[in-house]
Amino acid sequence: MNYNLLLVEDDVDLASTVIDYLALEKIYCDHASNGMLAIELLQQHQFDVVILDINMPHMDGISVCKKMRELGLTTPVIMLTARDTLEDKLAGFNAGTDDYLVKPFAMLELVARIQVLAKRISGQTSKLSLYGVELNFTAKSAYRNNRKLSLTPTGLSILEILMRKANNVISRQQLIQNIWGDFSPESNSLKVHLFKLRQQLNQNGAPELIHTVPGQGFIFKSKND
Amino acid sequence: MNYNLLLVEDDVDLASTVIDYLALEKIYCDHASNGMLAIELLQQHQFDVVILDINMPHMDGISVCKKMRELGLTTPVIMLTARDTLEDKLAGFNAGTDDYLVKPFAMLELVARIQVLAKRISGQTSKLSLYGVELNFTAKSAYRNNRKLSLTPTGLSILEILMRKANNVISRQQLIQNIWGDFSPESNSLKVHLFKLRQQLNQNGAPELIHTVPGQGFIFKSKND
DNA sequence: GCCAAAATTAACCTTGCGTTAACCCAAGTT
DNA sequence: AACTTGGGTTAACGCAAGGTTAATTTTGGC
Repeated sequence: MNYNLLLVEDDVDLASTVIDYLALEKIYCDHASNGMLAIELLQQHQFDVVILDINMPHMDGISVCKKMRELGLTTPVIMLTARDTLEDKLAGFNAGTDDYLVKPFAMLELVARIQVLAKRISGQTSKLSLYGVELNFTAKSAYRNNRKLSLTPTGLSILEILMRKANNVISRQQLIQNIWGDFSPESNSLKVHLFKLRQQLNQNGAPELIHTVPGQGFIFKSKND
Repeated sequence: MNYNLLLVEDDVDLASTVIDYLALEKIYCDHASNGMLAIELLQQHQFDVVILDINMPHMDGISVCKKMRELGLTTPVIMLTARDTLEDKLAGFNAGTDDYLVKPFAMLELVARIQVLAKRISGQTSKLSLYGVELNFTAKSAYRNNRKLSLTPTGLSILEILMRKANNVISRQQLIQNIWGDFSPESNSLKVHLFKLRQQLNQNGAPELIHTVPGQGFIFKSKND
Protein backbone atom coordinates (compact mmCIF):
# COMPACT_ATOMS: atom_id res chain seq x y z
CA MET A 1 0.00 0.00 0.00
CA ASN A 2 0.90 3.59 -0.36
CA TYR A 3 2.06 3.13 -3.88
CA ASN A 4 2.60 5.94 -6.29
CA LEU A 5 1.13 5.40 -9.74
CA LEU A 6 0.69 7.23 -12.98
CA LEU A 7 -2.44 6.70 -15.03
CA VAL A 8 -2.23 7.68 -18.68
CA GLU A 9 -5.73 7.92 -20.09
CA ASP A 10 -7.42 10.43 -22.38
CA ASP A 11 -10.94 9.69 -21.21
CA VAL A 12 -11.15 11.97 -18.19
CA ASP A 13 -14.30 10.38 -16.81
CA LEU A 14 -12.85 6.89 -16.86
CA ALA A 15 -9.65 8.22 -15.40
CA SER A 16 -11.31 9.77 -12.40
CA THR A 17 -13.34 6.62 -11.78
CA VAL A 18 -10.16 4.59 -11.63
CA ILE A 19 -8.32 7.15 -9.52
CA ASP A 20 -11.17 7.37 -7.04
CA TYR A 21 -11.34 3.63 -6.73
CA LEU A 22 -7.60 3.26 -6.22
CA ALA A 23 -7.72 5.97 -3.59
CA LEU A 24 -9.98 3.72 -1.55
CA GLU A 25 -7.21 1.10 -1.66
CA LYS A 26 -4.71 3.70 -0.48
CA ILE A 27 -3.05 3.76 -3.85
CA TYR A 28 -2.22 7.27 -4.97
CA CYS A 29 -2.46 7.91 -8.63
CA ASP A 30 -1.39 10.82 -10.77
CA HIS A 31 -3.02 11.39 -14.10
CA ALA A 32 -1.68 12.30 -17.51
CA SER A 33 -4.16 12.81 -20.32
CA ASN A 34 -1.68 12.20 -23.11
CA GLY A 35 1.55 10.43 -23.88
CA MET A 36 3.81 13.46 -24.09
CA LEU A 37 2.81 14.63 -20.67
CA ALA A 38 3.24 11.12 -19.30
CA ILE A 39 6.81 10.89 -20.53
CA GLU A 40 7.58 14.26 -19.02
CA LEU A 41 6.17 13.30 -15.65
CA LEU A 42 8.01 10.00 -15.72
CA GLN A 43 11.28 11.79 -16.21
CA GLN A 44 10.62 14.15 -13.34
CA HIS A 45 9.17 11.83 -10.71
CA GLN A 46 9.54 8.33 -9.48
CA PHE A 47 6.50 6.10 -9.98
CA ASP A 48 6.02 2.51 -8.94
CA VAL A 49 3.78 1.54 -11.83
CA VAL A 50 2.36 3.18 -14.96
CA ILE A 51 -1.10 2.31 -16.19
CA LEU A 52 -1.29 2.98 -19.86
CA ASP A 53 -4.37 3.11 -22.03
CA ILE A 54 -3.57 1.96 -25.53
CA ASN A 55 -6.29 3.81 -27.35
CA MET A 56 -5.33 7.44 -27.24
CA PRO A 57 -5.25 10.19 -29.86
CA HIS A 58 -1.92 11.60 -31.08
CA MET A 59 0.38 9.16 -29.31
CA ASP A 60 -1.00 5.71 -28.56
CA GLY A 61 -0.04 3.59 -25.57
CA ILE A 62 2.25 1.33 -27.53
CA SER A 63 4.30 4.29 -28.70
CA VAL A 64 4.45 5.75 -25.22
CA CYS A 65 5.75 2.47 -23.86
CA LYS A 66 8.33 2.13 -26.61
CA LYS A 67 9.48 5.67 -26.04
CA MET A 68 9.78 5.07 -22.31
CA ARG A 69 12.02 2.07 -22.80
CA GLU A 70 14.13 3.94 -25.32
CA LEU A 71 14.65 6.66 -22.76
CA GLY A 72 15.72 4.09 -20.22
CA LEU A 73 12.64 4.42 -18.04
CA THR A 74 12.17 0.99 -16.53
CA THR A 75 9.02 1.68 -14.56
CA PRO A 76 6.69 -1.30 -14.87
CA VAL A 77 3.79 -0.77 -17.28
CA ILE A 78 0.29 -2.24 -17.30
CA MET A 79 -1.56 -1.71 -20.54
CA LEU A 80 -5.33 -1.33 -20.66
CA THR A 81 -7.26 -1.87 -23.82
CA ALA A 82 -10.60 -2.88 -25.24
CA ARG A 83 -8.95 -4.92 -27.96
CA ASP A 84 -7.99 -8.43 -27.07
CA THR A 85 -6.65 -9.89 -30.25
CA LEU A 86 -3.42 -11.77 -29.92
CA GLU A 87 -1.60 -9.38 -32.25
CA ASP A 88 -2.47 -6.45 -30.05
CA LYS A 89 -1.19 -8.20 -26.97
CA LEU A 90 2.02 -9.24 -28.64
CA ALA A 91 2.53 -5.72 -29.92
CA GLY A 92 2.17 -4.54 -26.34
CA PHE A 93 4.68 -6.99 -24.92
CA ASN A 94 6.99 -6.22 -27.76
CA ALA A 95 6.90 -2.57 -26.85
CA GLY A 96 8.07 -3.50 -23.38
CA THR A 97 4.94 -3.69 -21.29
CA ASP A 98 4.88 -5.87 -18.19
CA ASP A 99 1.23 -6.73 -18.15
CA TYR A 100 -1.81 -6.43 -20.34
CA LEU A 101 -5.38 -6.16 -19.16
CA VAL A 102 -8.43 -6.28 -21.40
CA LYS A 103 -11.44 -4.03 -20.75
CA PRO A 104 -13.77 -4.50 -19.15
CA PHE A 105 -11.70 -5.64 -16.21
CA ALA A 106 -12.41 -6.04 -12.54
CA MET A 107 -10.93 -3.32 -10.42
CA LEU A 108 -9.76 -5.90 -7.93
CA GLU A 109 -7.78 -7.65 -10.60
CA LEU A 110 -6.17 -4.40 -11.63
CA VAL A 111 -5.25 -3.74 -8.01
CA ALA A 112 -3.81 -7.24 -7.63
CA ARG A 113 -1.69 -6.85 -10.74
CA ILE A 114 -0.53 -3.41 -9.65
CA GLN A 115 0.57 -4.84 -6.35
CA VAL A 116 2.50 -7.66 -7.95
CA LEU A 117 4.48 -5.26 -10.09
CA ALA A 118 5.02 -2.70 -7.38
CA LYS A 119 6.17 -5.33 -4.93
CA ARG A 120 8.68 -6.86 -7.30
CA ILE A 121 10.23 -3.48 -7.89
CA SER A 122 10.26 -1.58 -4.67
CA GLY A 123 9.73 -4.31 -2.16
CA GLN A 124 7.15 -2.18 -0.40
CA THR A 125 5.34 -4.47 1.94
CA SER A 126 4.25 -4.31 5.50
CA LYS A 127 5.80 -7.65 6.17
CA LEU A 128 8.60 -9.69 4.75
CA SER A 129 8.73 -13.45 5.03
CA LEU A 130 11.67 -15.53 3.97
CA TYR A 131 13.19 -18.85 5.00
CA GLY A 132 10.99 -18.99 8.07
CA VAL A 133 11.90 -15.50 9.18
CA GLU A 134 9.05 -13.05 9.37
CA LEU A 135 9.58 -9.34 9.62
CA ASN A 136 6.68 -7.11 10.54
CA PHE A 137 7.33 -3.44 9.84
CA THR A 138 4.30 -1.90 11.42
CA ALA A 139 4.80 -3.82 14.64
CA LYS A 140 8.56 -3.51 14.33
CA SER A 141 9.01 -7.10 15.32
CA ALA A 142 10.59 -10.21 13.91
CA TYR A 143 9.98 -13.91 14.28
CA ARG A 144 11.83 -17.04 13.34
CA ASN A 145 9.72 -20.17 13.09
CA ASN A 146 7.07 -18.27 15.06
CA ARG A 147 9.40 -17.59 17.95
CA LYS A 148 9.70 -13.91 18.64
CA LEU A 149 13.17 -12.42 18.44
CA SER A 150 14.19 -9.66 20.76
CA LEU A 151 15.95 -7.22 18.53
CA THR A 152 17.11 -3.67 18.99
CA PRO A 153 16.09 -1.05 16.43
CA THR A 154 19.39 -1.29 14.59
CA GLY A 155 19.31 -5.05 14.74
CA LEU A 156 15.94 -4.96 13.08
CA SER A 157 17.10 -2.55 10.44
CA ILE A 158 20.13 -4.67 9.61
CA LEU A 159 17.88 -7.69 9.26
CA GLU A 160 15.57 -5.74 6.98
CA ILE A 161 18.38 -4.59 4.73
CA LEU A 162 19.76 -8.09 4.45
CA MET A 163 16.38 -9.65 3.79
CA ARG A 164 15.43 -7.14 1.13
CA LYS A 165 18.55 -8.09 -0.74
CA ALA A 166 18.32 -11.77 0.06
CA ASN A 167 20.72 -13.88 -1.98
CA ASN A 168 22.76 -10.82 -2.80
CA VAL A 169 26.00 -9.98 -1.11
CA ILE A 170 25.96 -6.67 0.71
CA SER A 171 29.30 -5.11 1.46
CA ARG A 172 30.17 -3.70 4.86
CA GLN A 173 30.19 -0.27 3.29
CA GLN A 174 26.70 -0.64 1.86
CA LEU A 175 25.41 -1.84 5.20
CA ILE A 176 27.01 1.01 7.10
CA GLN A 177 25.70 3.47 4.55
CA ASN A 178 22.20 2.13 4.90
CA ILE A 179 22.18 2.09 8.67
CA TRP A 180 23.95 5.27 9.64
CA GLY A 181 24.08 7.34 6.47
CA ASP A 182 27.24 9.29 5.94
CA PHE A 183 28.49 9.43 9.51
CA SER A 184 29.07 6.05 11.02
CA PRO A 185 30.62 4.96 14.28
CA GLU A 186 34.35 4.44 14.08
CA SER A 187 34.75 1.17 15.85
CA ASN A 188 33.49 -2.35 15.44
CA SER A 189 29.91 -1.43 16.20
CA LEU A 190 28.61 -3.17 13.11
CA LYS A 191 30.33 -6.39 14.08
CA VAL A 192 28.71 -6.29 17.47
CA HIS A 193 25.27 -5.62 16.06
CA LEU A 194 25.66 -8.47 13.63
CA PHE A 195 26.80 -10.76 16.36
CA LYS A 196 23.77 -10.02 18.48
CA LEU A 197 21.46 -10.33 15.51
CA ARG A 198 22.83 -13.73 14.60
CA GLN A 199 22.61 -14.76 18.22
CA GLN A 200 18.90 -14.05 18.15
CA LEU A 201 18.33 -15.69 14.81
CA ASN A 202 20.20 -18.87 15.58
CA GLN A 203 18.60 -19.82 18.86
CA ASN A 204 17.90 -23.52 19.36
CA GLY A 205 20.49 -24.44 16.79
CA ALA A 206 18.54 -23.03 13.84
CA PRO A 207 20.72 -22.94 10.75
CA GLU A 208 22.68 -19.80 9.97
CA LEU A 209 20.98 -17.41 7.55
CA ILE A 210 23.39 -14.50 7.59
CA HIS A 211 26.51 -15.78 5.93
CA THR A 212 29.82 -14.01 5.72
CA VAL A 213 31.43 -13.90 2.32
CA PRO A 214 35.02 -13.21 3.29
CA GLY A 215 36.37 -10.06 1.79
CA GLN A 216 33.05 -9.26 0.17
CA GLY A 217 30.37 -8.75 2.78
CA PHE A 218 27.31 -10.54 4.03
CA ILE A 219 24.48 -12.43 2.41
CA PHE A 220 21.09 -13.54 3.67
CA LYS A 221 20.27 -16.98 2.27
CA SER A 222 19.56 -20.53 3.25
CA LYS A 223 22.49 -22.89 3.48
CA ASN A 224 21.71 -25.19 0.59
CA ASP A 225 21.75 -22.53 -2.12
CA MET B 1 16.29 -17.02 -25.23
CA ASN B 2 17.85 -19.80 -23.28
CA TYR B 3 15.65 -19.54 -20.25
CA ASN B 4 15.28 -22.31 -17.77
CA LEU B 5 11.70 -23.06 -16.71
CA LEU B 6 9.81 -25.50 -14.59
CA LEU B 7 6.37 -26.63 -15.67
CA VAL B 8 4.18 -28.11 -12.97
CA GLU B 9 1.31 -29.97 -14.59
CA ASP B 10 -0.30 -33.33 -13.89
CA ASP B 11 -1.66 -33.81 -17.40
CA VAL B 12 1.35 -35.38 -19.08
CA ASP B 13 0.00 -34.89 -22.60
CA LEU B 14 -0.60 -31.21 -22.12
CA ALA B 15 2.78 -30.89 -20.46
CA SER B 16 4.69 -32.38 -23.35
CA THR B 17 2.78 -30.22 -25.82
CA VAL B 18 3.84 -27.10 -23.95
CA ILE B 19 7.41 -28.30 -23.50
CA ASP B 20 7.77 -29.14 -27.17
CA TYR B 21 6.44 -25.78 -28.17
CA LEU B 22 8.70 -23.89 -25.82
CA ALA B 23 11.66 -25.87 -27.10
CA LEU B 24 11.04 -24.31 -30.50
CA GLU B 25 11.44 -20.92 -28.87
CA LYS B 26 14.71 -22.04 -27.31
CA ILE B 27 13.13 -22.10 -23.89
CA TYR B 28 14.14 -25.15 -21.93
CA CYS B 29 11.55 -26.51 -19.63
CA ASP B 30 11.71 -29.14 -16.89
CA HIS B 31 8.58 -30.93 -15.83
CA ALA B 32 7.15 -31.86 -12.45
CA SER B 33 3.93 -33.82 -12.37
CA ASN B 34 2.99 -32.84 -8.83
CA GLY B 35 3.48 -30.11 -6.28
CA MET B 36 5.78 -31.95 -3.89
CA LEU B 37 8.22 -32.79 -6.64
CA ALA B 38 8.07 -29.21 -7.87
CA ILE B 39 9.05 -27.81 -4.49
CA GLU B 40 11.90 -30.27 -4.26
CA LEU B 41 13.23 -29.32 -7.67
CA LEU B 42 12.90 -25.64 -6.89
CA GLN B 43 15.03 -26.05 -3.81
CA GLN B 44 17.71 -27.87 -5.72
CA HIS B 45 17.95 -25.88 -8.92
CA GLN B 46 17.65 -22.34 -10.09
CA PHE B 47 14.78 -21.65 -12.46
CA ASP B 48 13.88 -18.41 -14.19
CA VAL B 49 10.11 -18.93 -14.14
CA VAL B 50 7.67 -21.55 -12.85
CA ILE B 51 4.52 -22.35 -14.78
CA LEU B 52 1.97 -23.75 -12.39
CA ASP B 53 -1.27 -25.50 -13.24
CA ILE B 54 -3.87 -24.79 -10.59
CA ASN B 55 -5.98 -27.88 -11.05
CA MET B 56 -3.92 -30.75 -9.73
CA PRO B 57 -4.73 -33.69 -7.47
CA HIS B 58 -3.27 -33.83 -3.94
CA MET B 59 -1.65 -30.41 -3.87
CA ASP B 60 -3.20 -27.71 -6.01
CA GLY B 61 -1.31 -24.87 -7.66
CA ILE B 62 -2.39 -22.29 -5.12
CA SER B 63 -0.96 -24.36 -2.27
CA VAL B 64 2.26 -24.97 -4.16
CA CYS B 65 2.68 -21.25 -4.71
CA LYS B 66 1.95 -20.42 -1.09
CA LYS B 67 4.38 -23.07 0.07
CA MET B 68 7.04 -21.71 -2.26
CA ARG B 69 6.74 -18.22 -0.86
CA GLU B 70 6.81 -19.51 2.70
CA LEU B 71 10.02 -21.31 1.93
CA GLY B 72 11.50 -18.13 0.56
CA LEU B 73 11.50 -19.24 -3.05
CA THR B 74 11.00 -16.04 -4.98
CA THR B 75 11.04 -17.52 -8.47
CA PRO B 76 8.34 -15.80 -10.56
CA VAL B 77 5.19 -17.87 -11.06
CA ILE B 78 2.68 -17.93 -13.89
CA MET B 79 -0.53 -19.74 -13.04
CA LEU B 80 -2.53 -21.60 -15.65
CA THR B 81 -6.15 -22.47 -15.14
CA ALA B 82 -9.40 -23.16 -16.88
CA ARG B 83 -11.34 -21.17 -14.31
CA ASP B 84 -11.51 -17.47 -14.81
CA THR B 85 -13.71 -16.21 -12.04
CA LEU B 86 -12.43 -13.18 -10.24
CA GLU B 87 -12.20 -15.02 -6.92
CA ASP B 88 -9.89 -17.59 -8.43
CA LYS B 89 -7.63 -14.93 -9.81
CA LEU B 90 -7.50 -13.05 -6.57
CA ALA B 91 -6.76 -16.25 -4.69
CA GLY B 92 -3.89 -16.80 -7.07
CA PHE B 93 -2.43 -13.34 -6.62
CA ASN B 94 -2.93 -13.64 -2.92
CA ALA B 95 -0.87 -16.81 -2.87
CA GLY B 96 1.96 -14.86 -4.46
CA THR B 97 1.71 -15.53 -8.16
CA ASP B 98 3.12 -13.04 -10.62
CA ASP B 99 0.80 -13.68 -13.51
CA TYR B 100 -2.36 -15.55 -14.25
CA LEU B 101 -3.34 -17.00 -17.60
CA VAL B 102 -6.73 -18.51 -18.42
CA LYS B 103 -7.00 -21.61 -20.62
CA PRO B 104 -7.25 -21.81 -23.47
CA PHE B 105 -4.42 -19.40 -24.04
CA ALA B 106 -2.27 -18.61 -27.03
CA MET B 107 1.19 -20.07 -26.80
CA LEU B 108 2.62 -16.84 -28.04
CA GLU B 109 1.06 -14.98 -25.17
CA LEU B 110 2.50 -17.46 -22.72
CA VAL B 111 5.92 -17.01 -24.27
CA ALA B 112 5.58 -13.23 -24.11
CA ARG B 113 4.65 -13.32 -20.45
CA ILE B 114 7.45 -15.75 -19.65
CA GLN B 115 9.91 -13.41 -21.25
CA VAL B 116 8.66 -10.43 -19.29
CA LEU B 117 9.13 -12.23 -15.99
CA ALA B 118 12.44 -13.81 -16.89
CA LYS B 119 13.84 -10.46 -17.97
CA ARG B 120 12.86 -8.75 -14.74
CA ILE B 121 14.72 -11.39 -12.80
CA SER B 122 17.83 -11.63 -14.90
CA GLY B 123 18.11 -7.89 -14.47
CA GLN B 124 18.25 -8.34 -10.73
CA THR B 125 20.74 -11.16 -10.51
CA SER B 126 23.52 -10.80 -12.97
CA LYS B 127 25.30 -13.99 -13.75
CA LEU B 128 27.57 -15.47 -16.33
CA SER B 129 27.22 -19.06 -17.42
CA LEU B 130 29.60 -20.98 -19.68
CA TYR B 131 30.57 -24.62 -20.16
CA GLY B 132 28.77 -25.62 -16.98
CA VAL B 133 30.46 -22.94 -14.93
CA GLU B 134 28.13 -20.41 -13.42
CA LEU B 135 29.30 -17.16 -11.99
CA ASN B 136 26.86 -15.27 -9.82
CA PHE B 137 27.94 -11.68 -9.35
CA THR B 138 25.32 -10.63 -6.87
CA ALA B 139 26.03 -13.58 -4.61
CA LYS B 140 29.75 -13.42 -5.42
CA SER B 141 29.83 -17.15 -5.82
CA ALA B 142 30.68 -19.67 -8.52
CA TYR B 143 29.43 -23.13 -9.37
CA ARG B 144 30.57 -25.89 -11.65
CA ASN B 145 27.88 -28.39 -12.61
CA ASN B 146 25.86 -27.05 -9.68
CA ARG B 147 28.59 -27.78 -7.18
CA LYS B 148 29.65 -24.72 -5.30
CA LEU B 149 33.28 -23.71 -5.56
CA SER B 150 35.00 -22.16 -2.61
CA LEU B 151 36.94 -19.30 -4.09
CA THR B 152 38.79 -16.40 -2.58
CA PRO B 153 38.06 -12.88 -3.82
CA THR B 154 41.04 -12.91 -6.17
CA GLY B 155 40.22 -16.40 -7.35
CA LEU B 156 36.77 -15.21 -8.26
CA SER B 157 38.09 -12.17 -10.03
CA ILE B 158 40.53 -14.24 -12.08
CA LEU B 159 37.73 -16.56 -13.08
CA GLU B 160 35.60 -13.61 -14.08
CA ILE B 161 38.31 -12.10 -16.24
CA LEU B 162 38.97 -15.40 -17.98
CA MET B 163 35.29 -16.13 -18.54
CA ARG B 164 34.55 -12.68 -19.92
CA LYS B 165 37.20 -13.25 -22.55
CA ALA B 166 36.42 -16.92 -23.05
CA ASN B 167 38.11 -18.45 -26.07
CA ASN B 168 40.62 -15.64 -26.19
CA VAL B 169 44.14 -15.87 -24.87
CA ILE B 170 44.87 -13.52 -22.00
CA SER B 171 48.48 -12.74 -21.28
CA ARG B 172 49.95 -12.84 -17.80
CA GLN B 173 50.43 -9.10 -18.02
CA GLN B 174 46.78 -8.46 -18.83
CA LEU B 175 45.69 -10.65 -15.97
CA ILE B 176 48.01 -8.97 -13.48
CA GLN B 177 46.92 -5.57 -14.70
CA ASN B 178 43.28 -6.46 -14.26
CA ILE B 179 43.66 -7.95 -10.81
CA TRP B 180 46.11 -5.67 -9.09
CA GLY B 181 46.23 -2.58 -11.27
CA ASP B 182 49.64 -0.98 -11.58
CA PHE B 183 51.27 -2.39 -8.47
CA SER B 184 51.45 -6.13 -8.48
CA PRO B 185 53.16 -8.58 -6.18
CA GLU B 186 56.68 -9.49 -7.21
CA SER B 187 56.62 -13.22 -6.80
CA ASN B 188 54.69 -16.11 -8.24
CA SER B 189 51.45 -15.06 -6.60
CA LEU B 190 49.50 -15.32 -9.82
CA LYS B 191 50.67 -18.87 -10.37
CA VAL B 192 49.50 -19.85 -6.93
CA HIS B 193 46.13 -18.23 -7.40
CA LEU B 194 45.68 -19.96 -10.73
CA PHE B 195 46.66 -23.26 -9.20
CA LYS B 196 44.09 -22.95 -6.47
CA LEU B 197 41.44 -21.81 -8.91
CA ARG B 198 42.04 -24.80 -11.17
CA GLN B 199 42.04 -27.06 -8.15
CA GLN B 200 38.54 -25.89 -7.34
CA LEU B 201 37.30 -26.08 -10.91
CA ASN B 202 38.63 -29.53 -11.63
CA GLN B 203 37.25 -31.43 -8.66
CA ASN B 204 35.96 -34.93 -9.37
CA GLY B 205 38.03 -35.15 -12.52
CA ALA B 206 36.08 -32.50 -14.39
CA PRO B 207 37.87 -31.53 -17.59
CA GLU B 208 40.27 -28.62 -17.55
CA LEU B 209 38.80 -25.30 -18.64
CA ILE B 210 41.71 -22.96 -18.00
CA HIS B 211 44.35 -23.91 -20.53
CA THR B 212 47.87 -22.62 -20.61
CA VAL B 213 49.15 -21.37 -23.92
CA PRO B 214 52.91 -21.59 -23.38
CA GLY B 215 54.63 -18.27 -23.69
CA GLN B 216 51.32 -16.52 -24.40
CA GLY B 217 49.06 -16.74 -21.41
CA PHE B 218 45.84 -18.47 -20.51
CA ILE B 219 42.58 -19.24 -22.21
CA PHE B 220 39.19 -20.28 -20.89
CA LYS B 221 37.59 -22.80 -23.22
CA SER B 222 36.23 -26.30 -23.33
CA LYS B 223 38.55 -29.05 -24.50
CA ASN B 224 36.93 -29.88 -27.80
CA ASP B 225 37.07 -26.37 -29.23
C1' DG C 1 18.10 13.76 37.15
C1' DC C 2 17.22 8.67 37.23
C1' DC C 3 16.87 4.39 35.11
C1' DA C 4 16.77 0.88 31.58
C1' DA C 5 17.65 -0.10 27.00
C1' DA C 6 20.55 0.55 23.26
C1' DA C 7 24.78 1.84 21.13
C1' DT C 8 29.48 2.22 21.09
C1' DT C 9 34.08 1.24 22.37
C1' DA C 10 38.12 -1.44 23.39
C1' DA C 11 40.49 -5.69 24.01
C1' DC C 12 41.22 -10.06 22.67
C1' DC C 13 40.73 -14.36 19.98
C1' DT C 14 40.25 -16.94 15.62
C1' DT C 15 40.23 -17.62 10.81
C1' DG C 16 41.76 -17.47 6.35
C1' DC C 17 43.62 -14.67 2.36
C1' DG C 18 47.63 -13.27 -0.08
C1' DT C 19 52.31 -13.50 -0.59
C1' DT C 20 56.55 -15.65 -0.50
C1' DA C 21 60.09 -18.92 -1.29
C1' DA C 22 61.49 -23.31 -2.26
C1' DC C 23 61.09 -27.27 -4.89
C1' DC C 24 59.54 -30.28 -8.84
C1' DC C 25 59.07 -31.47 -13.59
C1' DA C 26 59.43 -31.52 -18.60
C1' DA C 27 61.26 -29.64 -22.80
C1' DG C 28 64.61 -27.32 -25.26
C1' DT C 29 69.58 -25.77 -25.54
C1' DT C 30 74.44 -26.10 -25.51
C1' DA D 1 74.53 -34.92 -19.47
C1' DA D 2 74.33 -30.40 -17.30
C1' DC D 3 71.91 -26.04 -17.74
C1' DT D 4 68.14 -23.03 -18.64
C1' DT D 5 63.36 -21.82 -18.94
C1' DG D 6 58.41 -21.86 -18.24
C1' DG D 7 55.33 -23.59 -15.67
C1' DG D 8 53.09 -26.43 -11.62
C1' DT D 9 52.90 -27.75 -6.60
C1' DT D 10 53.46 -27.25 -1.74
C1' DA D 11 54.05 -25.41 2.84
C1' DA D 12 54.87 -21.48 5.87
C1' DC D 13 54.16 -16.97 7.59
C1' DG D 14 52.25 -12.36 8.46
C1' DC D 15 48.53 -9.68 8.61
C1' DA D 16 43.99 -8.14 7.98
C1' DA D 17 39.24 -9.42 8.46
C1' DG D 18 35.95 -11.32 11.16
C1' DG D 19 33.94 -13.02 15.77
C1' DT D 20 33.29 -12.70 20.81
C1' DT D 21 33.00 -10.61 25.19
C1' DA D 22 32.68 -7.20 28.65
C1' DA D 23 32.78 -2.56 30.04
C1' DT D 24 31.44 2.11 29.22
C1' DT D 25 28.79 5.83 27.20
C1' DT D 26 24.64 7.60 25.12
C1' DT D 27 19.80 7.94 24.66
C1' DG D 28 15.10 8.50 25.72
C1' DG D 29 11.14 7.98 28.75
C1' DC D 30 9.46 9.21 33.27
